Amino acid sequence: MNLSLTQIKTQFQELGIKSTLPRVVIYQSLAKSMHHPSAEEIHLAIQKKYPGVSLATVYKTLDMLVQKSLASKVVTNEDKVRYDSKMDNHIHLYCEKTQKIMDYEDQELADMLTGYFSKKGIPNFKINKIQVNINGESKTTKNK
Amino acid sequence: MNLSLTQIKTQFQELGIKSTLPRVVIYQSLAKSMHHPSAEEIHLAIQKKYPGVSLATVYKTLDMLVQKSLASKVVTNEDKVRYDSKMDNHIHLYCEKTQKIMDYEDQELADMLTGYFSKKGIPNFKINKIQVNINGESKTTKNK
DNA sequence: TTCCTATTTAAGAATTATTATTATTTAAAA
DNA sequence: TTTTAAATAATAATAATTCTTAAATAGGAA
Repeated sequence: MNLSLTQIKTQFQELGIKSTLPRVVIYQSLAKSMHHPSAEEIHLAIQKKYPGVSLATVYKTLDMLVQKSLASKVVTNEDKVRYDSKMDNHIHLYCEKTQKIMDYEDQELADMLTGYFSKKGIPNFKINKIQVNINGESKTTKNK
Repeated sequence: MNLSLTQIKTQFQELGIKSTLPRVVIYQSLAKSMHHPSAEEIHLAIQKKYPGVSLATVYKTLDMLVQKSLASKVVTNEDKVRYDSKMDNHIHLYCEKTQKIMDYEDQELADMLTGYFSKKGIPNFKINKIQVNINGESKTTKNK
């Protein structure tokens, strides 16, 4: 999603987040990215336009965004953490060949799972979030 | 699952895995553990009875077990990888309070998901494994 | 606007998880 | 047993992330 710096500043103010340039730029970069970037990748991406933003700041800002529910961590088999600014419920498809993570919207599945667990529940467990991850292989001939 | 050293040796032989004491002990420890240990935790657990097994060997052995489909990686929000020797299809419950990971068997759900995707599929994607992770809170009064 | 103060940042050191290197040891086949 | 390829211990190296600290800055108060 493409967000303007002004849009982000407003959003931060509403949530009581102090609005600094590094933060705004980091969030903008994450929101624009479609491929669930790591801290390192975001750091690289913003270098061009905003050099001098340190990697440590990227990490701290991403943590802050997760705290404020503006982003979430995406865990993978790799040894680094990736981030997602899409906060609605969606599936992650992990391509075992390219290591790419794709989002997959499926409202029917989401409803099915919610319905299933609201009816049945899990003994002694309060469900907060159901995350479905599918491992497999992307069959697209062209990898955009 | 409690496995004797002899049982494991036999299992290794059937799979063409060279049977060394470090390997057997590491796999035994993983199989016995109910809480999806990290490499570090396994290393610690076997120290008592088998000191001198190096951490690097634990890592290499766990990798090997994953290759041979005797174990799988469990990814979490933490910054380290954890392992699971339970290879049937099951759900992971992540307790946000205790950080514990619990297994949850639900054949009905597994069948439902398999049925759903075999009927509908995902465009341009070959499904290998469906993993459901549920975040929430364990409500057990006593944490065994 | 200007000043104040708590928060944020940059820089780089430190820590932690994991992998690589290499000399030595060992399982198991001959 | 002897042989040999594979596995191990020890430790150095690397990669991701966090910590430390002094300097910079946002946003409220005057």
